[in-house]
Amino acid sequence: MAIERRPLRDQIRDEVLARLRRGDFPAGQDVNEARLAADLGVSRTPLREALIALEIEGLIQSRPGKGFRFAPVSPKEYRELCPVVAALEALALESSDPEYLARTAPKLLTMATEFDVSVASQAEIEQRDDEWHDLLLGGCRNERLMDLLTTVKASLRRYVHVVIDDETEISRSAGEHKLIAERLISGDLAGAVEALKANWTSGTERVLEKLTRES
Amino acid sequence: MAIERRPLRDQIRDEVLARLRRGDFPAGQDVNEARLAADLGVSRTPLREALIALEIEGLIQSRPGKGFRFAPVSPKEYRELCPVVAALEALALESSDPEYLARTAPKLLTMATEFDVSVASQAEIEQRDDEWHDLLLGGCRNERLMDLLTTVKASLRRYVHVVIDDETEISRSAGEHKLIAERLISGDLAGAVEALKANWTSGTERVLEKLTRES
DNA sequence: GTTCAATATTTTGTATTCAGAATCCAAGCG
DNA sequence: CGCTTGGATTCTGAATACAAAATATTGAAC
Repeated sequence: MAIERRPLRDQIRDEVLARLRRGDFPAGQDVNEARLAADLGVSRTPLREALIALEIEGLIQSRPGKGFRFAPVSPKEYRELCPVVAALEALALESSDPEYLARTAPKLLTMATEFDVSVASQAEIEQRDDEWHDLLLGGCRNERLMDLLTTVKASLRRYVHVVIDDETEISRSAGEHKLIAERLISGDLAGAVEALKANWTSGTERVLEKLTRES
Repeated sequence: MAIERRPLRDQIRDEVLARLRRGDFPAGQDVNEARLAADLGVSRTPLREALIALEIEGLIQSRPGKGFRFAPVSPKEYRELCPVVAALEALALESSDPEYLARTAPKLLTMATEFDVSVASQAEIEQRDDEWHDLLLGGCRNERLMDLLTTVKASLRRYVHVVIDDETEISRSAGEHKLIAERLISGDLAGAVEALKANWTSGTERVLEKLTRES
């Protein structure tokens, strides 16, 4: 058995990320270090280390003297993040192993089609979409790029609840996924990259509209 | 007088970054927390916080039980970082305020020309190149994107000493800068973006050759 | 002189402590 | 009734303490 030893700060970071994804921490809420540390069963030291890591990744903010808080969401941030993710995913797709893409494209098409018909819970939809993109970019060997993508997408994820449960958005997204897969199957990498960019761009404005309407 | 209060961890981070840029810490070297903390006149706690921030940014690594070390350089990392910076700078340029670009392009051209003729020290060349790119992208209002660029470029900076003091590399770079500026002056944004990407791509392989030859 | 084991020293990872800043609360005053 | 002010309380930011792991050192056996 391979015994793994991970620093507490890393485990705490993962746990906070998981809770964040579950929506346990409302955006903008203050972090009470003592309480959260007690809740996690650790001392404040490794918790603060984890929070600092998350701050660099953009999920948490800190103001001098006032401690940490979960980063508030804003239309501005959403508008900034989308093109970044689009550019990074486009680059990842461009630099993917062609052989991997050829092998994987049919699967991607199948998933996109299934995605279209299945009506699922919010969490499930979110997970499906993530899986699809992960599979799409699984052939990219640029580790730094993939790490960057992971962290930037973590920031974006806080906005997806707005998109989801909108019937038309979902089927639009599924259609775009199909288009990407089809172009990959036909060997049109440049076209697939364009479609992927469009996938990230197309929803942006409509989501932004919703975001501002809600607040 | 506006009194500013910054957490120690931020000040420490800046200081370590500055020393890193000065080449005080050889790549791959272990960090002795106690010694460095004493050297900086702080305790280990905020130093570790700064190191963790730098770890997330990719400049420092940590292995469980063995502490931190300054990230080693590798051809692999360089090959990974270049296209990322290229894509991000391209996006930043694309999404810049057009009016800013029109206003700034002549200055960019002047700087590129001066850059060509002036023979300067390594530090000076490095600074000039940074200033040029900063000015080029000064019209981008996407804060998240610019922050990302700053951190990714910090990782890349550890490789520039390889490029520099090569006469032909410098004049090639200056020529590319001129091309970008000229296209901006003529209003050809798409062309400028292409040239900017090329600027990041063109040197990559030659630098990599040097990198591997050196080691 | 090498190799190995036993022990001493250093260093890390985490917990605890502490000073000072921020927040809260209630009494006093307009 | 609202506004201010003084003090109690909570919380953050940083220093210190401590246990366990890693590393260095010694010394004995071959």
